[in-house]
Order: sequence, then C-alpha cells, then structure tokens
Amino acid sequence: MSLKHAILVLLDREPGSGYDLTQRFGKGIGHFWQASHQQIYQQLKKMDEEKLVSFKTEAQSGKPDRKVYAITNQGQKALAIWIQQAEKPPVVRDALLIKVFAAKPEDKDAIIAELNRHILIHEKTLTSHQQLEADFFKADSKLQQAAKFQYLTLRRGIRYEREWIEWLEETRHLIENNEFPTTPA
Amino acid sequence: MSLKHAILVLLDREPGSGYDLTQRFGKGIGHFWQASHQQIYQQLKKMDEEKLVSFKTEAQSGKPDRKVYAITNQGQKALAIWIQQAEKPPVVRDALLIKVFAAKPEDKDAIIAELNRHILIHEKTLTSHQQLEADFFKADSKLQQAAKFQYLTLRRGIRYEREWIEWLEETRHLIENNEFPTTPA
DNA sequence: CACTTATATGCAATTAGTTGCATATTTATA
DNA sequence: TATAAATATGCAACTAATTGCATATAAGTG
Repeated sequence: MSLKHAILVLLDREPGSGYDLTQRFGKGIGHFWQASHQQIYQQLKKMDEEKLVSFKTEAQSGKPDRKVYAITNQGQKALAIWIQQAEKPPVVRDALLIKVFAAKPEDKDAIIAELNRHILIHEKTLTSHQQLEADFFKADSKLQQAAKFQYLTLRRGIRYEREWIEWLEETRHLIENNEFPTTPA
Repeated sequence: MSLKHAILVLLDREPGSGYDLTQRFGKGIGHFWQASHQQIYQQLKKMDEEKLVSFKTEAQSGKPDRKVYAITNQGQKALAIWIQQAEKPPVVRDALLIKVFAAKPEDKDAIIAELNRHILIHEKTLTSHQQLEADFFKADSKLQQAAKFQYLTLRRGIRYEREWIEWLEETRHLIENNEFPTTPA
C-alpha cells in the first residue's frame, strides 16, 4: 500500500498536519499519487498506531487544534526498506478507452465531444506542469540539484499529458473524417 | 463503475461464461481495464440480479457446468446510456514515481535496478501490442473497418508503453551519470 | 451584512478490488 | 505413469478508496 509511503515521503521532508499534507498532495507527489483528505486522516491515524508517525497537538486561538505529524525512526526505516523494493506497474483502468473501443456509429458525436473534453483537461494539466518545469530551469544549480529527482518525475508527467493530447487529437481526426490510420502508431 | 460496463461491452459482442470473459479480459479490453476472475464472477452475479445480463447453464460431461451469460435488452440500454456519459480521466497512482521522487543517493543502485525491471516489462508489452498492430495492417479493409475502434485504443496502448520506455531509459541515463536534463521534456 | 473561501478535522457507509483458498475434471507433457 | 496445465466456478476475509455528511472559525469579497 503506497498511500502510507507517499505520506512517509512527505513527512520525511517536513512535518505537517493532515490538512498540510492534503495541500501537498495537490502539488508535487499528487501528480502521480492522489489522495483525499479523508484518506489522509484515516491513514495518519493508522500510521500513528503502527508507530510510523507521531504527532503533537498545537492549540490555535479559535480554530480547531492542529495535529502536527512527524515521521518516527521506525517510519524512516520502513520508508528506506520500501524504496528498495520492487513494484509492479500499476494496473490501467481507463473508462474512456472502453468507450472508444465499444463505440458504434451512433455514438460518434458523443465520443468526439468526450475526446474534446479530455483534450482540454490534459492541456490544462500540461500547461501547469510546464510552468513548474520553467521554474526548475530558472533556479540556480544548487536548487536544481536538490530538486533533480522531483523534476525527473515531472518530466514523466509532462510527457504523459502530451502523449494523451496527441492520441486524443489524432483519434478525433480519424473519427471525424472516417479515416483509417495509414501508418503504425 | 466501469467493470460492469466493460463486461457489458464484451457480452454485447458475444455471450460467454465467466471463464470466457476472464480470458477475453486478458486480451483486447484488458489493455485498459484489468479484472481478475473473482471480480468477474462476483460482478456477473450482481448484474444478473440487476437484470443487465441473463444466463443459461450448459451441462458438460465431467467438467463443471458452464454458466453462459448474455446481455439483456436492459443491459444494452444501460450500455448505450453509459457510452454517452462523460468520464473523468482516471486517477494516477504510480508507486515507482514516488520512489524516484523520494530517492536518496544511497538508493541509486536500487532505483536503477527497478528502472531496468520496468523497461523489460514495458518492452514485453510493447512487442505484444505491435504484433497485434501488424495483424491489423495485414487484414483486409473489411476486417480493418470492423476493428477500427479497437485498433485506435491499441495505438494508445503502444504509445503509452513507448513513452514509458523512453522516460525510463532517459531517467536511468541521467541517474547513472549524475547528469541534469539540459532541455525541457 | 451576507456569502464564499480557506483552515482544520473527523465519522459512517458503501463500493471496488485484492488475496487466499477450495473444488473437480480433462488434456497435454515429461 | 505421474505431473502440470487448462477448464470452470465460487466463498470469505480483508484492504483501499469513494461518497456524503458534519462541525467550527477566520478572513476576504461584494
């Protein structure tokens, strides 16, 4: 189970509350591991029981108390072991592709509309990724060094989005014009 | 929930038993929707209760009875409606990327070994996809026409695998030689 | 002043998927 | 002739993730 390890990775860099982690999942690591706040709170609770993390309650005037979690020694050990282990590529489950696979002539318009929707979504993500990339190249070599591995995963995200857009646009073209591909992919 | 609809797509083409469907999930649709036999049997049971499918028991000499499922009219309606609906792109959850993201200098060798393992896996899948693609181009135009939409999804599969391999090889090179990317992705 | 957004945490119920096991026969292989 | 692989279906327990709800305050906006 990798939500646990994704959380350990984040806490290993910097302690934080469930709320903080939820925000951080929206950025960096969230490009390839998504989690909702419910999942994160539940997981932190379990991980506290397993002694992988510990927390201090910070009282705040008015607002609810913040539970600031930190990784424990045991958590660091577990993380180091996990990183060394082999992973299977994740299973692919993509409903859009089932739809294209199953499309009948009468579905043509709906499929094209759906391809267009997905093009917009992926273009948006691509643009946001490319902005982060620009920041990386703008940074001085010290910061680049520190962020190298993160940036390598960002490159993967950029290519993933770009590849989607290319396929979506080509497929839209072929369906719209009732054409067949003439060359291999 | 799309396992349900993936099953409906398959049964809409041809009736079959849970076992048949398990085999079929290993091919075509299985490139983008994976399901184990346990999931399929459980799902078929539910779908029978929902009247989306029906089955006839075929006695076989010696072997256990085959339950041959077929899509019902209601199932066909549900499928037609589902195809017209919008889908969100699936959430990405890829543990390998967490590992690269989190890698420390002492993890270098383990990460490179892991990248190599994944290169082999994706190369194998790519080769198998490309064989199916070759079959498509060998077929006459009538068969091509019938298989057009399936082939479009296969093209996506091919590019997905190729893109992975490119990223994995580039990343391996950059880590092995302690280099930084010099150009954007 | 009302409304929205952000901060901050959590429970309960449900759905979806995985893991491990169990059974029983036929056919192909060493 | 023993063994493995393919055929065929299923239960039970568990883990992971989603959905919907609930609470409470502060800060910013129209």
